[in-house]
Amino acid sequence: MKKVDILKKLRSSGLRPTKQRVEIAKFLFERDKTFHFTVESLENHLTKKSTCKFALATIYNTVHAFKKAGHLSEVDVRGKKTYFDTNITNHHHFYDSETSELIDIDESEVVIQKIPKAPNGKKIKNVEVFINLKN
Amino acid sequence: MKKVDILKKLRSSGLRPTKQRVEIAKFLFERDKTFHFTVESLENHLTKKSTCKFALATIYNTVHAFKKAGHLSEVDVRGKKTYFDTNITNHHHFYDSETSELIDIDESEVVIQKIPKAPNGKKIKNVEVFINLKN
DNA sequence: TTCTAGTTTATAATAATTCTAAAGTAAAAA
DNA sequence: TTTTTACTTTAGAATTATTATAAACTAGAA
Repeated sequence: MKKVDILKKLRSSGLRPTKQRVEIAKFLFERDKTFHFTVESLENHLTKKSTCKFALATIYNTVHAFKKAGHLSEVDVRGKKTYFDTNITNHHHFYDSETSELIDIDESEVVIQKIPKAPNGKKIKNVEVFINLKN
Repeated sequence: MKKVDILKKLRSSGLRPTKQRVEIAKFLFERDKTFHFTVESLENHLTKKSTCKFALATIYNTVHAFKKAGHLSEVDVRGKKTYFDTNITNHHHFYDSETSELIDIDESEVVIQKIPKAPNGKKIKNVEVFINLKN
């Protein structure tokens, strides 16, 4: 298991280390593979694993603070729920709309040869490639 | 102005040509440039331009029928509202998160040199490139 | 015409998310 | 260590986009 400084993650997100926040941070960041989740799925995992209670609002607040601090990213998927990703490097995604499953694609796996210029007065922030899957 | 067979669009979507549906179809399809919209923005435009009333549910139903029939596409943008696009060809998008504005990119403007294989038992349906903009 | 199946509409229901205000807690100050 | 203060958690209410419902309406077939 990857060793992570949980307190540092919390402090750098402007969060005091409370019981709930430490558990959320451990669950999200003490893992080797990247993790895709919605607030709902995260809540399910937390209530199974943990002894303490989590109000939904607490999970929302904590996840957003992590995102704001750059410890989580949000994935562009259409649909009602918001998807988060513990992989904060530039990368791409497979998306299986039948199972709503997201799979990371490392940046090096995709090479783009040609891309249009940004429109008037704008710059390119980043390029995301979405590969939609079917059976 | 592009000449479009509105009745054909409606019939092929399984919709009878009512007053409301004809107005919606004309507004969406009798134009030269592609149009990006949410149900809310479409409603605003319709109520300004038209004399007759539109219940939100009617707009939702009509837009979804057009989408199902392939006359509209839905754009993958995160956010609460669903974005639709009158451009139904395979294409890509600039997205300006500051203004929530979408701009079409023709498929020929993007060339991808390398792409990973689809995971086990899945096939690639399509590839969408999203170019996020900043100032 | 008359009839029937499909439509519109206002309103209620749902679902994800955000807000609120009271009770609880971490950490600084005394 | 106690007190104090500012931040947190929580349950539940509010909000927002969307979908469902059911009664009144209408296009088009008979």
